Amino acid sequence: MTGMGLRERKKEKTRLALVDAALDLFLEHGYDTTTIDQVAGSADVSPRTFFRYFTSKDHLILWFHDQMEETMLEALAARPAGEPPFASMTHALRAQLRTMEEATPEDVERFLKVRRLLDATPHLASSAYARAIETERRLVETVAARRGLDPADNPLPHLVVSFVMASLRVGLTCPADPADLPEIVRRMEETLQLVERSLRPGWDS
Amino acid sequence: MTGMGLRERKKEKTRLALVDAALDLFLEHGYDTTTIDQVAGSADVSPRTFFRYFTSKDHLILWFHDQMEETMLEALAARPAGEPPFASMTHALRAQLRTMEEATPEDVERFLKVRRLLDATPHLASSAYARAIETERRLVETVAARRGLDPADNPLPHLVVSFVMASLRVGLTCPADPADLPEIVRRMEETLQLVERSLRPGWDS
DNA sequence: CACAGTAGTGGCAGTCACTGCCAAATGACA
DNA sequence: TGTCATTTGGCAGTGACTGCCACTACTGTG
Repeated sequence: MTGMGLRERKKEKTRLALVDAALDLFLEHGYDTTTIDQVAGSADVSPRTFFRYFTSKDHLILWFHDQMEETMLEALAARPAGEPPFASMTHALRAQLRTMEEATPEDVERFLKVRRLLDATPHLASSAYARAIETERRLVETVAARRGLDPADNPLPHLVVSFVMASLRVGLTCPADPADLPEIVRRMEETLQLVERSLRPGWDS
Repeated sequence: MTGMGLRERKKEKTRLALVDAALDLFLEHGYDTTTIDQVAGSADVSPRTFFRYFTSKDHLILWFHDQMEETMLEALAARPAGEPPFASMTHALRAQLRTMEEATPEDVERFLKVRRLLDATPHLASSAYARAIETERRLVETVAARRGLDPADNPLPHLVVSFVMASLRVGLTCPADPADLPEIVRRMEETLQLVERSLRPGWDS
């Protein structure tokens, strides 16, 4: 937060104010019945400004997915070129798990609020999943490119990504009422290990 | 179509008129720039009536997913109780593949139009994926119930469904420019077999 | 410290998806 | 044919989202 100019610090502050205001309002009064005007009002900006920070009401909730996508794509790119694709993907997911473990208390709280909100709002959960699939699509592109494969003709990169991301998806919804974030991360790690055990060695070649 | 009363036949006709009008308009002028008013006008009904047939603009495109979900859930329920869950799920998917092979030429044409539309409209593809995930959720419930497991605590049903549905997802997007529907079905079957080969025997127990 | 230049903000008017409500029309059935 | 249930159309309203323009506030330079 320090090191940037005043302008950028202000922007970041407004972004967080919007997110926090929205999360609290959504959780208290429901997502559908809360209007953008109320969120903007509660964060002391005009409704018009809201849409300069988030492309839609949904997008406000999906910033977590934006960050996750970035982390995993970077982690994937950093893996050695010759590594089998499934191993690279598991490393990418574990990089995300580590990022979650290292998150600030504020971000952890926001994450848990988002999770509660997704549980309470089916339409939002749909959006979140759709966003996750978009991430998978980009991961498939990257995995395929690393092996010089054409994802439009070869199902393998799709399966590699799908298998690994299944553990993330499970972990995101499966412990019905998680005590805390470490519990969620632990569940994801467990599921990932189950996936690894379930596959034949060398299946991804 | 025969055997129902005039009223129901008329309703079915209107439904198809709306779907066909919408698909053609969307493909020609783009999904976003086509309004409900235009679709309704082209199908000779009032805009208000449109929303008595479809809950949203998106839903118009997702009737295929509704039918698919029904087919797979029924097929799953019809499997013998003691069968290992992964085997049951592969049978459920293959039931859907057979249904697709037996579709009428009109429905095949609609399906291919939907596919082209999804390719051209990222936002619609997202909706379709979200809808597919909803189907997966119901499949997970069913798979878990058949084994007396609690899906909120056990990742296995999630993985079973996820692994099988991966082949469907791949087949739905993967052959970049499929000649026809049999080509798509064939690709799904191939991918499903690849999934089956990739897993250790007895992993799902 | 003043002075452009640029980026962020607010307000306004407009489009469009979607809904509730009531009145008119139309198939169903005795 | 007359009555009932269902479907339809029109209308007014809400709320998400956008383009536009003027205004304000930070930024880097002399």
